[in-house]
Amino acid sequence: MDTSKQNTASKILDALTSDIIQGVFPPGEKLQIKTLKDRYKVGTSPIREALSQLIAKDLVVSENQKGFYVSNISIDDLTDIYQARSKIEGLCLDMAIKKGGDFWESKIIAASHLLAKYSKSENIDMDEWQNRHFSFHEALVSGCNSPRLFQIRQSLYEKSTRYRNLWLQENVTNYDRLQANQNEHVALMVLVLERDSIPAQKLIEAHIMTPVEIIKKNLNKA
Amino acid sequence: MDTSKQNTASKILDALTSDIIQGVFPPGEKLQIKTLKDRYKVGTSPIREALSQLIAKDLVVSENQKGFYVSNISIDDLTDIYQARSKIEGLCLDMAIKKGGDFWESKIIAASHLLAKYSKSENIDMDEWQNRHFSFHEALVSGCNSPRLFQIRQSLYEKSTRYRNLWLQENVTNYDRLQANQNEHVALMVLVLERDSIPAQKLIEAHIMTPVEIIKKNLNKA
DNA sequence: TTTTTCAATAATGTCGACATTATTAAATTA
DNA sequence: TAATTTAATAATGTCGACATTATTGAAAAA
Repeated sequence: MDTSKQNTASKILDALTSDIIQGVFPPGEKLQIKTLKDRYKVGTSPIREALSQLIAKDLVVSENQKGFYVSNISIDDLTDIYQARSKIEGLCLDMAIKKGGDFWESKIIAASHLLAKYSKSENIDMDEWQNRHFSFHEALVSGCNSPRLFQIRQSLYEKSTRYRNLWLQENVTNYDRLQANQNEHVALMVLVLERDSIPAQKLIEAHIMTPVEIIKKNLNKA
Repeated sequence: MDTSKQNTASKILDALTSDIIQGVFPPGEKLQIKTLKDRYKVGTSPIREALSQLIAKDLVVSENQKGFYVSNISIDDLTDIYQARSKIEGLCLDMAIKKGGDFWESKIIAASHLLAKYSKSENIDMDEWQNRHFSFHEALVSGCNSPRLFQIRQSLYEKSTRYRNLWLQENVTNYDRLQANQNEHVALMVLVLERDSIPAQKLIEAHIMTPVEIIKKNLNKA
């Protein structure tokens, strides 16, 4: 992202979003204006503007005269977000299968290749794997052609990030888990390219729900 | 809404949202900070905070150092929003049918009665009709039990408001249109109470898409 | 000791001033 | 005349001060 054209508030929004998602500010933590001003070396206005947008994105909550807090996470919220994500992803995939063309197909094949290769490699870097994983799933639904649904998908993906981080580590370090995961990706691609809409939709929904149990376990540990 | 506990920014957010939706500030209009300050008699910060949230809600767009504008409307956007709405509503309804209990059923029957009675009355007040219409549809999906999907539904409904206003007038003044509309509501209720999920989903999706053609026509006039 | 009151402290929320950037219009040049 | 540069004007974006409200902790009362 080229930040040079952004105003201060936008930069703060990006930084704060990242800091919340990465756990610098954990769920429930108070976000004191003064602390944030010191941390990011800016005045009041950009901080408050960024917080306003984070409220709209559900990453932050606020009460009048009582300040701002990082949104809490919970098993209920985890389940709800993932369920919504899985349904939306199913919708997008169904539309993509109905509308996608040659270019869409080729994107899927390319992305799948990149993910498959990396998943077989020796030392897997989590960030790189996540990038390729993300790109593959994005390719699948990229034919969907509905900006709004795509935006909803994107927004739910962001909201799920704090939970997903509790799963990623385990997924890329556990060999069996990764292989099972990878097998689903291949099966998914085959169904999609065959335009076999309903089974593809069923599979993507299940695929997205898979991490939920693992995350629940890790949530309870903490 | 009790506004006494709200801070200025929240009040401005409500006021601005309403003014945009009601067409006080039409699509594409520049929202000058000074104008808004004068109109609402407040300082810079609350205005900018409200605008920040409106950006996140897609009702306002902005470019750095060039100011804020009311989001444009277009036929493409109209189609996309209504398509997304119809799919999401279908999802919510499907979940409601699977999860809803006795209380949910009774809410539907009650809301349906209120809508049916009013739709037969002589002089129909548009706002009152809209209230009952809204409540009926809300009752249908109220069993869905997914806060996130509900929120997405709500947000899409808000985004569609500027378009919907181009349909409402015609729908409540044209007798045949209103009766056809009302017949769909009854059919919908029957399917839902019989837990006939797939046809109900099909019908709600079509029902929501109905206004699109009318709105397109009215959009072209303007 | 526990509860309540009230002052001191600290945080939020709002404002208007100011610096920065874009826009407009006039003046200069081709 | 048309295009370009430059000065003016006007708007945005940022900051720190100040007013308002909540929180804390000490003192007084039960």
